[in-house]
Amino acid sequence: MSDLLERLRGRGWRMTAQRRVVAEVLDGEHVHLTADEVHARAVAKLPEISRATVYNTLGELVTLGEVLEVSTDKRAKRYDPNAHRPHHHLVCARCGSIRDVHPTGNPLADLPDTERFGFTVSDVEVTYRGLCPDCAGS
Amino acid sequence: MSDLLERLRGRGWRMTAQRRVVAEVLDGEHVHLTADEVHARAVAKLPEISRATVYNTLGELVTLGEVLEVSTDKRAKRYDPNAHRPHHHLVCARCGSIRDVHPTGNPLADLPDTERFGFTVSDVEVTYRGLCPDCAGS
DNA sequence: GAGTTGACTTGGACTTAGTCCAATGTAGGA
DNA sequence: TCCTACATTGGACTAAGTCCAAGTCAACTC
Repeated sequence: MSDLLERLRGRGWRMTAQRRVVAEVLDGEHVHLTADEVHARAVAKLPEISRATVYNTLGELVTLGEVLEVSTDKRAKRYDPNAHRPHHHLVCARCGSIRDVHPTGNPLADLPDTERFGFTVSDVEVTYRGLCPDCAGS
Repeated sequence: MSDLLERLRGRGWRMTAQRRVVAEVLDGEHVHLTADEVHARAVAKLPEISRATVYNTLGELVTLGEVLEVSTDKRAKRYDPNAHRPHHHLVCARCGSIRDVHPTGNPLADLPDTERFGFTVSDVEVTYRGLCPDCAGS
């Protein structure tokens, strides 16, 4: 965690209590939280923190490349603190829970030039969908 | 187009002017419209159609598997009438435009059992991102 | 063709997720 | 310690979508 804070300080971030709290929340258990969940956990540590600040801070972290935005469905965006290891996502279609996964293969190489339509393709995102053990069981 | 209408009638759909218009809009040029764009085009053909009906109808078409929902970003969902040929998407990071693409390879096979965490994986969605020729040029 | 009825449509209120902004506060350099 | 540019606040606002009670009408029956 202090890694993250150090990197941020190094990038000229002014270190406020609010930003520290948001960084701590993300750096805790590695789950994929929505902005509102981040806010809820931040409030537990710093009751007066506002929603706007959480949104601002998350946006900045995304811009800095420290956190990834994941929008696997129409519901709220989720934030993935695991920005430094490339990975993809496995999403439960029922409950929306997310796991990071590391498939073999390179989907970027699987897109022939004829299928690129003049686009400059820079990134690929693979989302596997299915049912998590809990939802499949019930 | 009458294909689509036929299929829907065969499934017990009551055929109303509104549903016909929505089906026609989707079946026209093959682009990926947002619900509001569908509504706008539907209004051009049938001025009194309501937003709620467009949403209802789109939802039903998705449930029936006639249309795919694509949510490539946090913005509005888009609807893809090309539900009968499996394909993936290439999205412009700047303007949000979408192309259907057909990569080689099978990403489902690329997810080893050890990376499935007990999930029943049924589907995979690949989204390529980049800049379209228009946005890259400017 | 008329009657019936349950499925469909309507529009407006509501919700959820997120953005914006003017006023206020404060981290960190001088 | 002071200063100020950067950060935070909260409340209003927006966009996308859902919900619902009341009204309408497609299609079946006769």
